[in-house]
Amino acid sequence: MLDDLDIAILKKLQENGRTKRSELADLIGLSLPSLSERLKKLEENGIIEGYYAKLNRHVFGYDIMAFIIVMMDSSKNYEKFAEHVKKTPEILECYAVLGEGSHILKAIVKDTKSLEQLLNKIQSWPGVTRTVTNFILSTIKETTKINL
Amino acid sequence: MLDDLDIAILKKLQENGRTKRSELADLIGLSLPSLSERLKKLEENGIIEGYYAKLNRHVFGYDIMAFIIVMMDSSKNYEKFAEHVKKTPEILECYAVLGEGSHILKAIVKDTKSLEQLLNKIQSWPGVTRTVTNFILSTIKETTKINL
DNA sequence: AGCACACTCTTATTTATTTAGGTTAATGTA
DNA sequence: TACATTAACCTAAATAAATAAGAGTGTGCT
Repeated sequence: MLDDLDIAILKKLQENGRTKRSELADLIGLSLPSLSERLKKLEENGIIEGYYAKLNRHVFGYDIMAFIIVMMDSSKNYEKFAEHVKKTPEILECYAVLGEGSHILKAIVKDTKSLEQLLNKIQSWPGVTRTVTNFILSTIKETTKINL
Repeated sequence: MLDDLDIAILKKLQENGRTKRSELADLIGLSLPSLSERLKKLEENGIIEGYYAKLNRHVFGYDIMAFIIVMMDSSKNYEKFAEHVKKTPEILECYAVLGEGSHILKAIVKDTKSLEQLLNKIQSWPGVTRTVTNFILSTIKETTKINL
């Protein structure tokens, strides 16, 4: 379904999501209309889920990042939990993980006080019995790039 | 340094990184050249770190995502470890975390065999004493959007 | 063979972006 | 106060990019 040209398009867009169609067309050696048609299909078929600007969180004061491991007492509260998570902007990611029936959250906050407030808030959500926080000291690698 | 118009630009680009300049100009009520000038500065000052297409990993067979917690025996090997991490495409993220002198990795692989191979590889890196893997069952939230 | 489909192309048109040059308002300084 | 400087912004013209329209080519199927 995806040929080498599609892969080349995707590789480029993983590196620069604002690459111009004219440049992509040059890159893969097709005319602009043909490239445009392919790109449209990649978008429509959900192969490309979206395009996002990545901002420097530190500029906005979000200097603290942490992984928060959440233990829940039962799966009955999962839906409410998910709603709470989605409404909380400090939580960037949330995954249900295997083992201990728990979840892992990635969150960013501006200061330790906000972190404390966030932890207290999570603790108050139905079914949450315990949280363990892993404070991030430094980032060695941070990408969303899939190996194509 | 950043006014309301800049924030509006950034909000929009966090949602759609390919938003046209003409649309951004309309949105904030400035002329196209003025918008362009602002955008250029946001990029040059590193406030916008880049633009990325987000791909659907499942299309490419990367159905498994896991957090791998790595224990290291000393900080002497951190640099070599970081190099290994950067060279390994399955590892999307790697953070040094507080407590236990360890690291947290986020990785995607195509199947359990690849996961096993990846874990064996990480175990072989200098200084690594132990790993604990958290297998992700489902994704509740996954964004990079900063609350502006 | 004859048809349908998928993919590509060129050309014309429309839309988007950049460049050039000028206006205004705020700030600092002789 | 008067004058330069700077940082915004604007309009209009020129350039570049994207889309639309129409046609050609090759493959597989009946």
